[in-house]
Amino acid sequence: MSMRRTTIKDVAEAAGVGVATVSRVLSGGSASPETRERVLTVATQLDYRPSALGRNLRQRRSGGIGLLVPDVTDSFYGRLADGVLACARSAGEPVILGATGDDPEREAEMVGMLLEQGVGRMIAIPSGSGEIWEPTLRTGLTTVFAHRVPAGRGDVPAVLADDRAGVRTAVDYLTGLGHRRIAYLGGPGQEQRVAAFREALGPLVDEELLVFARGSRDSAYAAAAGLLQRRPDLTAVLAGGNLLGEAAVLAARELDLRVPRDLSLVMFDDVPWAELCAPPLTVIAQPAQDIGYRAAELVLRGGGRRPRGVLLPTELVVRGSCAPRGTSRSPR
Amino acid sequence: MSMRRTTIKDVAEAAGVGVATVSRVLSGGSASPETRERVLTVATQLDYRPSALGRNLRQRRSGGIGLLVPDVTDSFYGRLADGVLACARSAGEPVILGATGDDPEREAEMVGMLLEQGVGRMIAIPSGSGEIWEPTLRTGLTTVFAHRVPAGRGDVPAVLADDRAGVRTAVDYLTGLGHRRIAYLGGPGQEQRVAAFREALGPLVDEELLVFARGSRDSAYAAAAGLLQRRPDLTAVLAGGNLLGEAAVLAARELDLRVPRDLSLVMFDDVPWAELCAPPLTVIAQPAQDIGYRAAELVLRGGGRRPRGVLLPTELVVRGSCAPRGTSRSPR
DNA sequence: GTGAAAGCGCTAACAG
DNA sequence: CTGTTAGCGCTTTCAC
Repeated sequence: MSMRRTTIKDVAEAAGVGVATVSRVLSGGSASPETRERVLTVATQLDYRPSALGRNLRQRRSGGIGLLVPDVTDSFYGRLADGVLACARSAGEPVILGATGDDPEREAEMVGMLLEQGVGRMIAIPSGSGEIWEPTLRTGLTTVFAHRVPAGRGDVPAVLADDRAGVRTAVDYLTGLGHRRIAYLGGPGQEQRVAAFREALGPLVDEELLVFARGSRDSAYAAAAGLLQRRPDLTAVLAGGNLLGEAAVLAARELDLRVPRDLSLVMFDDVPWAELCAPPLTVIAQPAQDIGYRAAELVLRGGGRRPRGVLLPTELVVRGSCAPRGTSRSPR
Repeated sequence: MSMRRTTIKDVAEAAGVGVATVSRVLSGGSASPETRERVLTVATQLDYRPSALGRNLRQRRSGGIGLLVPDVTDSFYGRLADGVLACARSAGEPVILGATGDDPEREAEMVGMLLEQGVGRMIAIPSGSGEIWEPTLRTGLTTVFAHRVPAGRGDVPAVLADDRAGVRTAVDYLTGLGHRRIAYLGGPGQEQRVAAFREALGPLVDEELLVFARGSRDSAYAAAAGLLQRRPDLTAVLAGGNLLGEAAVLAARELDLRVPRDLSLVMFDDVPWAELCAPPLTVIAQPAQDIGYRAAELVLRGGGRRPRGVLLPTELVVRGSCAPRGTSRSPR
């Protein structure tokens, strides 16, 4: 049957050297040019592939990168993951993927799994709050947060989009269009953005117009529909993610609200379908892929100083889902 | 500093038993109720987590599941991956994700990486053809294909959507609407579907109306635009995936073709935005998530017989992107 | 510059 | 039922 895999020992014997030498040569250590040559040749001939299993055990950690995202189904996280994969690939590191569903418990479970696997580095879009992460962060699991940081932990390495600027830009755009009653339709873990929203809107904020969904599509739709029904006086919505935006469009349509005539809509995250939508959606584009790539770079570089992370720019892409506030939406 | 991790030896000593006993207890082997109790208690107290590193090396394989998809950014593969993750999670197995970009070379590279990691099971959406997979399939890497099989290998374990029925249904629908010049806009590795398309269309097939893009959005758009420009006489398009569908909508719009008045469109794969599109897209829904879940089940069950795989149903979801063939589209 | 040897943490014989 | 022991494949002192 399947013949035993070629090990470092086989190579050593075939090359007439000790295993240590083979190891050294293969990991770029010192060796006489002549020996190196011979080892390399033999290794090639034998089609030797060093086993990560042995190395991992010896070094008590598996080189791989853990990646924890709320939902791989969400285009934003898909693109982010793609960025991580791209960087990991160029570093030859495997990526272990886990979906947390934005649930701190599942998140903890996945972290446990990574630890068990001996994974030494992790990129996470955190759902749990700061305290929950406290223990993990001192486990020796080098962590870089992406897209957001655990509530109440501003001092951790992270790669973020400039939400604050993004929100401000969107709000300015909307208020510039004459809107006053602007709602924020948010998802889990968007404290930062809400804060920015409050700040940008100043005295105009209406607490009742700040609504939050959990991670799912259903939840997003429910939140959107509830908001729109409850407050027929609002004229604009800022949706904090593509799922929320989708929900808003659907809910508006269901309630016979015309976008943008009756309701202006700005969505966080630019997705391909934003352009195909009727009307095309005005969005705040985020460099999802870059976020992932940069996070991977950071976590691979390891604890190399740099406690503070990276802030990536967002961009308002104006399409057709916003209009000047009109008198159109009759209060019932 | 960071204290040494708790090992099985620590537990053994603390419980006053041998390491083997601890190992047995933890993996459900035989042990006196009393001993078992004691070991479990101690293990809990010490917060012992068995290291996958040790186990993997010993068993010469890491339990994890490798998952190779063309593009994590594509909603279809995102959902498929989600299914795999769900199943893997319930089995407590880690999933190592790789993006192949539908490139046989990258695919081979990723397989190599998995092998190096000692991964014993893999789920793949293959891009390379049968011969390329030949060596891999006898490496002891238990493989289940998902969504499609390598060209020229019908005898491998796989979980597929019933493309044939899906295509037939769509074609029947379109021909029933009066369409005769129907194009197929395909992606990589869609031999099966094209065959079904030919079969369903019978004498109506026009080889010039079978066009293929590579995996990327750009490529899809180019193919779609090229097709539409080159053959203004076609009245319907079947797009073999959501990227292709998106491209078709965009290209049609660019050429001022109105869907469905000038052009009927059916897209493989139901995505949330299909409903938001103007007009809403008629699609052939595929159970992406299920495909992933079932594939994971299969690969976890291992070589447990069942060389042939699973065929999952598709469903035609009629929305608004198809109309009876009219006289509308003037031949320029 | 190179080899011998000692494990990393775990499981699977093999004895008791 | 349970303890002892021998490695899994690799890296890393430590002598030579």
